[in-house]
Amino acid sequence: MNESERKVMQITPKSADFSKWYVEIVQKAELADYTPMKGMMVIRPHGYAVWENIQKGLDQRIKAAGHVNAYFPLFIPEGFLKKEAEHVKGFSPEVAWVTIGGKEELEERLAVRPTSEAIIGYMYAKWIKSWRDLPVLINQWANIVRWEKVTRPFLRTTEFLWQEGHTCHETAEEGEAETLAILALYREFCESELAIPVLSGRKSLSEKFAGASMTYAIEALMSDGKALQMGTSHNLGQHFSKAFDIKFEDRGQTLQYVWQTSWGMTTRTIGALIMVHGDDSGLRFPPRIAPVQVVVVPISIGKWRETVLPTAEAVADGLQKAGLRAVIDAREEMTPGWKFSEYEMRGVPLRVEIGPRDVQAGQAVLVRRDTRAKETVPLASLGARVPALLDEIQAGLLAQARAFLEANIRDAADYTAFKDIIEDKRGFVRAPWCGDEACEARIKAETMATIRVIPLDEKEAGTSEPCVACGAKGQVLAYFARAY
RNA sequence: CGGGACGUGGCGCAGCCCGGUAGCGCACAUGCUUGGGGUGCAUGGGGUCGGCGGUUCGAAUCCGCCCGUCCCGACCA
Repeated sequence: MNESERKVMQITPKSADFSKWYVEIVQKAELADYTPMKGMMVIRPHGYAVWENIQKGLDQRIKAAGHVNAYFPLFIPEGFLKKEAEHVKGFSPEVAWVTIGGKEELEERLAVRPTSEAIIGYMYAKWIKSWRDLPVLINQWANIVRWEKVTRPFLRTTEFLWQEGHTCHETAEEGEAETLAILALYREFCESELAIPVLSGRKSLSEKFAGASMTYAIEALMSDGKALQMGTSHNLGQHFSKAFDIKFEDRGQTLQYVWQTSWGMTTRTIGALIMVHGDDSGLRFPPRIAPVQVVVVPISIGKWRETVLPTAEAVADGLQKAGLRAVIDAREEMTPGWKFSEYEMRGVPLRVEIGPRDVQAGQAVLVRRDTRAKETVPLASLGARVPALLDEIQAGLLAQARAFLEANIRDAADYTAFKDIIEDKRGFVRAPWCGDEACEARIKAETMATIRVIPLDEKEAGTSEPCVACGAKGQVLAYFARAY
């Protein structure tokens, strides 16, 4: 029996129907489930455990960069939201409103936060008086509500979870440095923890956050060839400090508006983990964020409870004591084969099989989720081999995703080539752009591709080649793609 | 919000065209059996057929409205 025949079919193959594959994996792996309310999902324990690991990794990095956590209210008075004109215009189509409290109609309706710049800006104005109060480096873990018309589990839901950082600085340069430092932090997090390589850069003005001077983003490529924004970092300039009157007395005793940034990553990254690493057998989680890193499956044959189970339990116990997230599945009622499929669906990176033959020989069989490669290891070596193998899996997933990303970045010399690539191959297209918004809009209308990022490095981004769409003198090389 | 498809035990579906009071597979429960890639057999529980209204002696089936889900587009993390 070869590898492909051995695979148990539980879900629609990726190649047959990617969207169907995605929603089936979400449900079969018990990451999330639908509720009776449109667009609102339950993040089930297995999915939430992934989020907790993402939180842990991000929170640690954000704090190491000098930030502290706080919590601001869920509701924002309408007047606050209206203070920054572009901001309210950008978000008004998707804000949910509270108009009644108990039985009383409210004098001023309250927005359920679509993001917290407004309420935080109001508070910052109270707290900041002097250059000695700066910088303010606050992060918040919160839920957000945006009344979306089209929803998909994790990728776009009415309510989602995220972290949002909100900082204030003395100078424009410090604000820009903070924005870029967070962008780099996000990139490092995605690559080292999620094993997802990303392109980073700035957004075009039409794609920037409502109320920002400049938006930077990291973009990943899903295995169906569509791009997904993994995180954004905004340089807010003085837009909000002017709207909310966040002033400080500078070192020269002059009153100045602070320079602000905001930045966020969301539960959407769980969707990326599914779409970047998943295969036809289910999830493939990178060990660093996998809720369960190792599953020990005793092979139940004959008197296995006496002959096999004690060894299997000792192995699981040893792995746990070594600090690994290891479980044993000693359920009587399931066959080993059933369990193999189950843990593959759930993305467990490494399986340890222990049967009577193994106990006799003092060994165990290790099976990688990413490659399905098997190896036999002496029990005495497990303590060293298992962590090493998890590192290999983590690196292997990243390498595989990076190879896919790089193979799907293509240059387009002219518009015909551009359209062909977007239509037939998808992925990212790197092409010269004149910088004109009308040109960008035309490309979007005709190809459904948008500018995902413009590289930061001037050498990489700068070009004098003609714009791929209009033929005018190009200003930058931009990465285009169809996106989620 | 526009175009399309679909809502029948937990899941996947048949039944609808041609009205007569609901069936199959998986899952679930119990027992035996089996166990190195979703064992096999037996028995059993579970459904106001998405909702509301209409036609009819009688509606899962015909008609109308509403709701939801998925896909393809316009807006977004």
